[in-house]
Amino acid sequence: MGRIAERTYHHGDLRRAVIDAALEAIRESGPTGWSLRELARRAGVSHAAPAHHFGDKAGVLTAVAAEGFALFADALEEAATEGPRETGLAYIRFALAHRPHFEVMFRPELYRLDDPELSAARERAGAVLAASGDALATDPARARAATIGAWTFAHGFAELWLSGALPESADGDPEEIARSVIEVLFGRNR
Amino acid sequence: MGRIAERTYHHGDLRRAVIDAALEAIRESGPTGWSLRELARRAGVSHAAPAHHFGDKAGVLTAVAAEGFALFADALEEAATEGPRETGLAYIRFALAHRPHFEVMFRPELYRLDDPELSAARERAGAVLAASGDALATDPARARAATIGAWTFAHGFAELWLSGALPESADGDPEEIARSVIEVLFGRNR
DNA sequence: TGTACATCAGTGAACGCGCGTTCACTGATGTAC
DNA sequence: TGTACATCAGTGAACGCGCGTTCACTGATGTAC
Repeated sequence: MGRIAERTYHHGDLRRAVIDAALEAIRESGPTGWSLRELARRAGVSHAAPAHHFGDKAGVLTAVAAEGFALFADALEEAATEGPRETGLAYIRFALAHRPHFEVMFRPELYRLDDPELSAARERAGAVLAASGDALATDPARARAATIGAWTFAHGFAELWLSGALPESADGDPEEIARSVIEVLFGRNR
Repeated sequence: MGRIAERTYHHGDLRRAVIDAALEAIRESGPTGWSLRELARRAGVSHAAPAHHFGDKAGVLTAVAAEGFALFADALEEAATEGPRETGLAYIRFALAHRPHFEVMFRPELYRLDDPELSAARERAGAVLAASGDALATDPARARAATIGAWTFAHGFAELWLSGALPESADGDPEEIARSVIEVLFGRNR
């Protein structure tokens, strides 16, 4: 803790170092395109250290997803004070700014869903999204549909942008384009 | 060709057998969670056969993506005759009915984008989506935003449904729920 | 403040395994005559 | 219709490699006295 640039037998923060190595590896090769030995190499620790700490790949990915959902919930909660549209934009902004986290978070088969820290953060994020949707309609059935609509739009926009499928992702500004789509989908004065 | 249930030295349709094995493996373990040797085992051929025919995993995944985009374009083209809403529903229906294809198609880093058959089918699908969007608005800028909105909604709905993130995916009917969302997003009488 | 000791995070050598790749081969198919 | 031959899809043994896992170990840290 607070130990910087000193090499000791005990790493000090192996957990952090392995997660950071995983984020790097995910960015380069996707959420499963690496080995525990590769993370050890990147983190500069012995090849058995990541397994010692996390057990297996699912253990590492659980930590990545938990951290991702916590950051995500923070971002959504902050944006929610400015209204549902800003919440949707924050969703997209998060995905683009934290691609490796995002790529793991919505692939639950890669990690352990029963992790308590993870599911707490996940529920926190879900609650913000549900509340944002409620603000879009008065009738509860329509509100639920609006929630799903807003969530799936933001999610699909992020996924397609990240995959490069949208022609605009070559040179456009994602936030500006997302705003114009929100305008069309959710109306100017609703 | 037309040869059924006969074992000969030459397989007859190794290509088909390997692709089918890949679809099975993708369904069970995701788009990258298998080896060429595993496909050979599933297809009942020698371990070197898949590499002989496809080169490497990217070769197999290119074939899967190409087939996926062709089926996808067919489905969209057919639905497009019934209007933009049906096109959106067909998008979602395709993703749920052809999960292994869908999971590969929008991860272009897994396959070779320059495959001519693949990009032809991909462009055919893209053209249907663009035309559907044009039907949603008269002003070109709004039409483009509507196209992106419809596409990203359908895509996000499919992705979130498949990942189990939507609470409704436990017991709801995806098509019915998608219809109610389309109603809210795209209006009753537009 | 100083010494002894238990803890346990992290090490590194060794293992067996499945992988992709190579390569000499086999034998079914299609074509020439 | 029958024979000879070239082609090439698919085989299977062998290879070297990186992997996860095991396990006896090392040494930094925290606690007891």
